[in-house]
Amino acid sequence: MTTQPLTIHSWPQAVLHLDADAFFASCEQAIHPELRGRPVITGKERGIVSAASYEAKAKGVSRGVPLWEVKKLCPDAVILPSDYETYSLFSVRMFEILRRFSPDVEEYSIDEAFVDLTGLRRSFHGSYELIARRMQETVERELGITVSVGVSLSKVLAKIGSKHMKPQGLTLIPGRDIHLFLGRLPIEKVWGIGPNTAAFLRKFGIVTALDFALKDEGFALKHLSKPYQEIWHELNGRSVYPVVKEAKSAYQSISKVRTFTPPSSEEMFIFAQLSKNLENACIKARRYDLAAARLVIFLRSQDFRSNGVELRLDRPSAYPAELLPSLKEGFRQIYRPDILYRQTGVVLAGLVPGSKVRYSLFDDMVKIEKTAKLYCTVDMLSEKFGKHTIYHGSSLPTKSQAQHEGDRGDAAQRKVSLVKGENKRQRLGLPMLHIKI
DNA sequence: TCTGGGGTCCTAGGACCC
DNA sequence: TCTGGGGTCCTAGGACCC
Repeated sequence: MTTQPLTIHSWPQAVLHLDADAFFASCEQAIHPELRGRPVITGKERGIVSAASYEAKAKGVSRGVPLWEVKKLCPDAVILPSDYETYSLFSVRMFEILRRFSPDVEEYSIDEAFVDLTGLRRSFHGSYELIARRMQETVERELGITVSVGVSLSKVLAKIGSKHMKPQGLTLIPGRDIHLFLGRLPIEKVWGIGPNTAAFLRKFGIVTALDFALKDEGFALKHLSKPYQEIWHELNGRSVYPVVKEAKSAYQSISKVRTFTPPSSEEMFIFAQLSKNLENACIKARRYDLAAARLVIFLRSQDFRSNGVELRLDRPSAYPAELLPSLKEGFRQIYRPDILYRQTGVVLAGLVPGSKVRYSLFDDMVKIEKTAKLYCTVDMLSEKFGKHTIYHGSSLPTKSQAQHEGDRGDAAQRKVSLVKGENKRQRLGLPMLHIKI
């Protein structure tokens, strides 16, 4: 395999990775002191564990475990819905604290950051360890959550450091000690190495991260593609991933998927799921003022084989009314009545700023403006009354025939109201609406 | 064990052009 | 029409991450 030569940056020489401990659960415990010391779990809205506090982890609860199993493992667990708004506020404040120490902070995810510490020892009159410890303590003191930190020569090594001891760990991996950490680390635990690559590397006798790091460059060039060559350099303490402090720019794509049980092959039901996916994706696109030039549709069958199509749109759009014909066309191409499906998905790709959409002479501007106004109203109503207040008629049959059995009479509206997010409206006694376009 | 949703980047191969 | 070389762009699919 041949690829272009890699650019080796001479720095950062000291990069820190910070990872909040059980972030969502910790935020809940920070806000609700009565939950401290108790097993706390978030993810109620999804039916699986999003985050588990260390008290819950001690009982064997981990990410992704279904909630019914949690009740068995840990009957006294406090199970909460995830409150992303609140966690985002904690996140913002955490990054703000880190930036007091260095301007070079990369917001890697809601609960992780990389910080370039190179050259800071002088201004802090101390070692990198001291700087890291002060960061850690400041976050804990001001936010009431604990974090684990790793410091080393590259991002990949810093990540290994922060994972080494959790919670509240602080691990330095200086160049002379790299082999000590890598020798005990299975190759698949390295950031960027998944099960597939691990299996491939094992064929060459590579079992630990150290086995991999010790391979010569010829091996890396001959057998590996760019991402894995980069990891190989990083493991050897040669930094190739810069700390990127710029805030992440706009989305490249927006996707919505939905998994359902039992699997179904009902045409109406499947299409309604897709229609709902499309509406949800469009809502998000409009919120960021983005329009899609390409639409990807896929259906996943029981054996998790998925087949999909990508359609190029005449003009970028984030309005379901304009995209629905394409959705139908794509659906027709991939739907097979003899297959049981368990998941539908829609991806809006080729995103461009909504303000930059060009219209051609042949576009019906009156209609376009009407559509824009309509969705403006839809978005306003959603803002006011909650998501899914208004939706397309095509999204209506989001319940399978099997589930319909036993229902009767005027149940159509109520059935739809059971779809996630709408039961709240029902409890509050708000009317259910839908519009057909 | 395959839990559920939302992302990114890379590569190979085909289409098309000179 | 074939021969041959070379470049770019696009797309499908793979792999991985949180």
